[in-house]
Amino acid sequence: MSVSPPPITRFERLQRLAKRFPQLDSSGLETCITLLRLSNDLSDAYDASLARHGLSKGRFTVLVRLYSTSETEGGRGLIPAELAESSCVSRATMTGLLDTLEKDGLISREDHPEDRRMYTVHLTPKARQLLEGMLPEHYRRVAALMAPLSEQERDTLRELLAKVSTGLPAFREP
Amino acid sequence: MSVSPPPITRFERLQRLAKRFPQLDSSGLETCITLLRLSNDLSDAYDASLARHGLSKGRFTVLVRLYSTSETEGGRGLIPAELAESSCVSRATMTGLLDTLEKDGLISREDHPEDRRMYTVHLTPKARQLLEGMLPEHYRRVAALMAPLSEQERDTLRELLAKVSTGLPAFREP
DNA sequence: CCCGATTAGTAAGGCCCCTAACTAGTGCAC
DNA sequence: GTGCACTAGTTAGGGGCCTTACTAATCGGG
Repeated sequence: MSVSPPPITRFERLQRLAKRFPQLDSSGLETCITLLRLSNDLSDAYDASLARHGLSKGRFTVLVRLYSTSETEGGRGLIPAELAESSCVSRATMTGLLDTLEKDGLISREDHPEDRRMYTVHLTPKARQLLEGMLPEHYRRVAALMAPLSEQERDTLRELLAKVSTGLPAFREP
Repeated sequence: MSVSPPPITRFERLQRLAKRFPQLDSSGLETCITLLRLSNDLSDAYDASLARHGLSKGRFTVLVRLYSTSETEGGRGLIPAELAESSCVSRATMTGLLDTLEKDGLISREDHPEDRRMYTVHLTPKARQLLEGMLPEHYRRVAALMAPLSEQERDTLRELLAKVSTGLPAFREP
């Protein structure tokens, strides 16, 4: 068995690729990869945390949206299209989310008074209880996640993320 | 039909929720949501871009890893476990990725000379051609995505993302 | 030696979300 | 008023990745 050569890091492989592909912007790619990896890790951690309460990101987002709306606008009830938009999922996906939330007794669908194509979605007391039980812990987790950043750093981070967002259309181009 | 009340923004709902849940750190949550949303958008855009070449993030990551390794370390071939780790997917998922990549003629599996439990994975000429055809455009896209950020801002962004990463263990805690 | 612990890869089944195609209700132009 | 474009929601089917439970090969201590 021969002695192993020194391990080659991801960064070194990237540098060598950059020699072959002049279009490669190494600091940009490095930043992009960092962002995608953290996204993935954070997303997984988020899912795992919600899964303890039988929720997914989509299900949770819907419930919190309904909860915060009912708190601030007196249970006016939302329609699936509004929920889909504010949860960033397709309307078809929202149908599925609402189906399972209803089956689990967390939401109810009620006829829309004015337009028979739609209905309004409402939290059940069971859902309210679930949220009030879990949100304190959830918010504590998020606070712990962000604890390493000062207020100023958070502002900067949001700013920089917003700048990356402005690059998205160019990324998507033809 | 009554006049609609002024629309309530996500930020306002957040503020009111914060009154009810003292654990809620609004700048932290706001930052976290911003991050999760951008993650989602970027991830979708990335997937859409790769899909034009018949690839997913996982498939692409595997191919690029193999490509850059063969460039720098003379086609030594990688084992599935290494690929799973460097692609951040489970070994089971890697089996699936390799199955379809092999079916599409992009990789080959070859017996491992020393350990019959494993095999080594190699790019086919077809895969090499695919990558060399698509990478220039791909790298151009990534460069365009990151163009709005100066070198210094990229450094700062990576730093701040790294800080968020350090908060992940605390997020996951019991 | 050889038998248990470990490690590699795989199979089965599930969840989440997607797109595309469909159904039903609305409302406006004529 | 009727027809047609539009809108809301649903259905069907698919892709990606996961976890859990498995099989096969290797290694190492008695």
